Amino acid sequence: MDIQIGLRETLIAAALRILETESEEPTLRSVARAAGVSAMAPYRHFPDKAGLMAAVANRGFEMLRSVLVIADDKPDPREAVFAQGMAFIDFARANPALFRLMYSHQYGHAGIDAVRDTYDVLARRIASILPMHAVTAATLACRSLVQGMATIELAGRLAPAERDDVAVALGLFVSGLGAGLG
Amino acid sequence: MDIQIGLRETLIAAALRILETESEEPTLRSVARAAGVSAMAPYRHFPDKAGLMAAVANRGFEMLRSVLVIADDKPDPREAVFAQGMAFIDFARANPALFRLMYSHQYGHAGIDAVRDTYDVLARRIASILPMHAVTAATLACRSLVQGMATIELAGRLAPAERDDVAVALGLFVSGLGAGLG
DNA sequence: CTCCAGAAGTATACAATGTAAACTCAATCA
DNA sequence: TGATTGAGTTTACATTGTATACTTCTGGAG
Repeated sequence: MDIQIGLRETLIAAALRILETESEEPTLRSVARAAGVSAMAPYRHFPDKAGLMAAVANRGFEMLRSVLVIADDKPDPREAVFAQGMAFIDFARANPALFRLMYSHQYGHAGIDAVRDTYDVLARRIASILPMHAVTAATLACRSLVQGMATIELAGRLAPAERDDVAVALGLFVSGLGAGLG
Repeated sequence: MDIQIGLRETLIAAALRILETESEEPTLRSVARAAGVSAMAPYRHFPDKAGLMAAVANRGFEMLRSVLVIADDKPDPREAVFAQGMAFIDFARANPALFRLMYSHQYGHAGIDAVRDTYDVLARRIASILPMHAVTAATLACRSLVQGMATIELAGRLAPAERDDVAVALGLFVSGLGAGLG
């Protein structure tokens, strides 16, 4: 008796595997093919293609969160924030297609739970540096900064010279954290 | 004798008009239909759909640049940087579909000229605040910050409470500009 | 055991999309 | 005049997401 995992999980895994190698969003049919089922089989487990993709994106946020948690393991808070930022960008570089899927507006209204968990790791760290009233804004700023650098780089809009500035820019931001309060 | 504008321009204008109303990327056929020509006519002026979309994105960057130039018209440099940042985000909010198109990775390797011009407006301002060696990184950081906030908001990943923090976060960043140097 | 209801998957069909190939037709120029 | 060429059309095709209708298997209720 084999270990049986449902088709639902198989489909998500197949989609993730395709996202690793292809740079475009997979077609529903290609995912079904990779899972060894017919083109209509996924509809037994997801309402439509967007439903499957939202589940995949959710999985992506869980992966991202675990990466951030590991990066966060530093004694110095600013160092931890910096490490989280770099880990975020490295994740985007390593999984460009998945990363784009995660922030595609088409799937924005599903799987919000995983997103919040993901950014809590950062918010908690920033709360240990800044006064309470500045935490949400600073967290948003940090999140946006790395998100923006990742988006710009993945869109091919970064000159080669600027590519090295990513870490510098993040360092600049982290150093400046808390400077503009009063 | 009427003023004759070529089909090329008509197609770009039609695509821009569709992008204003629809939230999805227009189909090539819908653009052709809006321009009153057959589905194959665009191929006389663009190598493929990506070619047309790249031209449209380029137009978007020109529009964005002119918005930034206007916002930049302030005596205080930091105020000007802040205004540019808000203008950037407002542009994304007002033209979500066009904005997404501009940063779609599929068209990343066309129209790089307009992109550079766009960010020169910001780089010049930052050069008036920071020492030379920090300008490129700080410009990248600022650009990324607003890009990230726009992307996150357009992806529907911003809680309503956080939406008001966008301006706060940008202000925080601008105030902190230059704090981490030494 | 029988039977059958529902779950899970398949086969087929269809409309929309990007694009290749072949055609039309007017303007240009030897 | 007559060939050429640029601009557009028509037709055709593979690929996609998905609706509809079919099959097949399984786990109880009688």
